[in-house]
Amino acid sequence: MGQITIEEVAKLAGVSPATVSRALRSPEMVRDSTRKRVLKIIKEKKYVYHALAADLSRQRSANIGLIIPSTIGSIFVRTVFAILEKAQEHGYTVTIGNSKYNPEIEMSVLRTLNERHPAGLLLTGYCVRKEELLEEINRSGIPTVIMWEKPDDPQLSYVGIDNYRAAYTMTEYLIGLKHQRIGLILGPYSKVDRVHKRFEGYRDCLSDHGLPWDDLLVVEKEPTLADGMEAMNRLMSLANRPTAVFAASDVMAFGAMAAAKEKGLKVPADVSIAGFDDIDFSAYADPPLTTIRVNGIEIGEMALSCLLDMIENPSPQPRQICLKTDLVVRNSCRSLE
Amino acid sequence: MGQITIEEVAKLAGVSPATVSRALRSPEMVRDSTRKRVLKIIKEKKYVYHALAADLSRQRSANIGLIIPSTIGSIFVRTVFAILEKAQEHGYTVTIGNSKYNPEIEMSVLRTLNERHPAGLLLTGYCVRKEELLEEINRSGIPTVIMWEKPDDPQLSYVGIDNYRAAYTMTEYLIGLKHQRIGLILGPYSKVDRVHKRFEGYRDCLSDHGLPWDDLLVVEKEPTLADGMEAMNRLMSLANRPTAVFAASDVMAFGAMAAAKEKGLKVPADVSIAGFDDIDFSAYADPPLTTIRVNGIEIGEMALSCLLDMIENPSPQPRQICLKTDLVVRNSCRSLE
DNA sequence: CATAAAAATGATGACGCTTTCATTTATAAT
DNA sequence: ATTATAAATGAAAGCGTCATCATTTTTATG
Repeated sequence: MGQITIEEVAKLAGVSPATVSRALRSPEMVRDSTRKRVLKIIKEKKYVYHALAADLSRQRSANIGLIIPSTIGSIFVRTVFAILEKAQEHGYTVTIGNSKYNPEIEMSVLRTLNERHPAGLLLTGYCVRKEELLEEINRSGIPTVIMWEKPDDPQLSYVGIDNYRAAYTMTEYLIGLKHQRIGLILGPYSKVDRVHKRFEGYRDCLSDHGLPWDDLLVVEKEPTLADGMEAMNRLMSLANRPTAVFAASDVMAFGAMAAAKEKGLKVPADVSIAGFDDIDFSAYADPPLTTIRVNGIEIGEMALSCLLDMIENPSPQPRQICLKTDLVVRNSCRSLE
Repeated sequence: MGQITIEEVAKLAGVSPATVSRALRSPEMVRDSTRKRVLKIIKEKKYVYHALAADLSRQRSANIGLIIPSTIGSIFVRTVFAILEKAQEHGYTVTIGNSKYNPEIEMSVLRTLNERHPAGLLLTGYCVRKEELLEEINRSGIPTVIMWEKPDDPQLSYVGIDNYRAAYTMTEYLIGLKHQRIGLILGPYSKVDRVHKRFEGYRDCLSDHGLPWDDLLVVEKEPTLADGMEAMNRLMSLANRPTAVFAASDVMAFGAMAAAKEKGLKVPADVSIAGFDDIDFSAYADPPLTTIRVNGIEIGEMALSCLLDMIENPSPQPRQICLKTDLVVRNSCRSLE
């Protein structure tokens, strides 16, 4: 309860507040003897530094704001935790907001974070009302990095993956296995750019290989296990059911697997299933899931160091990093030959 | 970049800074016409409120600090996200620190969070150097709630589960299925109270039922899938191998399952496996996992509302809530009869 | 030992907002 | 119209720290 301030410490140590501040922030500016005296008082009186006041005074902040679009599916967990870890190492604190894939909320969360004047901002993808969001970002002048996505705007810094290419690759792999009817299960792609790119990759790949388009093969659901099951059920009850299903997230793929099993279908004997993300369980699933590996940890780490760099070395030109994704072939897809 | 302050807004609106502040924080105190005028300027000039300055001035904060012990295993994800969500609803912002199960780090993270003078503190369990930690907490006078654990100290507020009882229940269930040799796989129980309680529940239950003690049946590893596999391999290569294995976290249980399968053992025909947590995948695993259901979301939500209550209605007596856990019987354990 | 230069410390005014208290303006009552 | 009362606004002093500039003390140099 005893909220001692720097001033009282100064009084007790027989120095000025300025000296106490220096003893704390730039020890080399203060004589050893006095510094020791000050630190002793600080310890004795259990003085607690007031970082907020300091931030206000020196017009900077040791906090960075992070916005994630969702807490379900939790694909971003690894990224979030990687950021947390690295930020902590660098003496930064992280404040998290959840936009729930909702433009309104996204704006309001961004607002709230901005009001705390963070040193930098990390956004996971970005949403439909791009212009507005970007204006807010630009106006604030706060260094910002977009993650998990390669935004169209060339002015933005980002650390992302090529969702389009990855989805294209997976689709092409399935086609290579001679599948002709390939189902697609995805999250809210009409709202989320990142997912929409995956959709486009799938669509273009089919068309490039001369396969016919069928709306019924694409099912949009929430990115949860349960919804993955539902989506799969829908696909499997089609008159002309697909021989392979590409789920644009591993979690949904597991749902699809569960649904298939429930229907008595063997994977991959009766139907092939592919995922996207390569979460921990994928390698241990039954059967092990063929998927696209996305290194969420790396995204987080890169994004953070990128951001720190921008904070410390301001420069107008954006940092842009596109991480590679890998097709990980396991045993959930079989060749039709 | 244009960091307009309240003062400039005031000038432009032809009022005093105080009025601008009121127009923002207590609109009812200001005439409609002037409020509109002020808000118009604010919008025009893209003024951004400076929450830090406000917090400093009014000696409070709309930020709460959250410490989690680990990012691996990610059992706490649901709790963290639940907190995030609810906090956001109530206009609070959340800053997260990771103690990595390390007392030194825990102290330093707590320090850092404290220096930002949060409105309240949420700790996930608490660590070995309890006294020191508690002293820091008490001294700061910041409302604090411990989560996931029922601390020994009766002065502490907490929202937890009875880890001891839950583990006891599961062990008893296995014994009820006539298992005599029951392996135990757990995380770092020597370091983490929460896990240690589970260990004690297991141990006491065995002893209460007159079963002999065997050190070799207890394997301590990191709470990861890979380590779960390793632990299982160790148990399965025992001369006198257990007929059932209780993994004190679902993630490790999945590792155990994977290891069993790799060895050609069928679950539960050849060996029974039980988990703890009931994470999303557990119900969909093959076979569906028998486990202890812990409602991580509820823990988070309760802890937060408990904390908010403490923030708004300070009172010396601690709030203590012990949530119930359920034994969820699925198909990963069989009776030996 | 005197003097110049360097190092350490102090005084003071921000930083952007809130809040109390005083003052002015609007409303109600006579 | 004149008070009395209430509502709206303004002036100014913090909140706890940092940074600039001025001042004092120490060290180095001749």
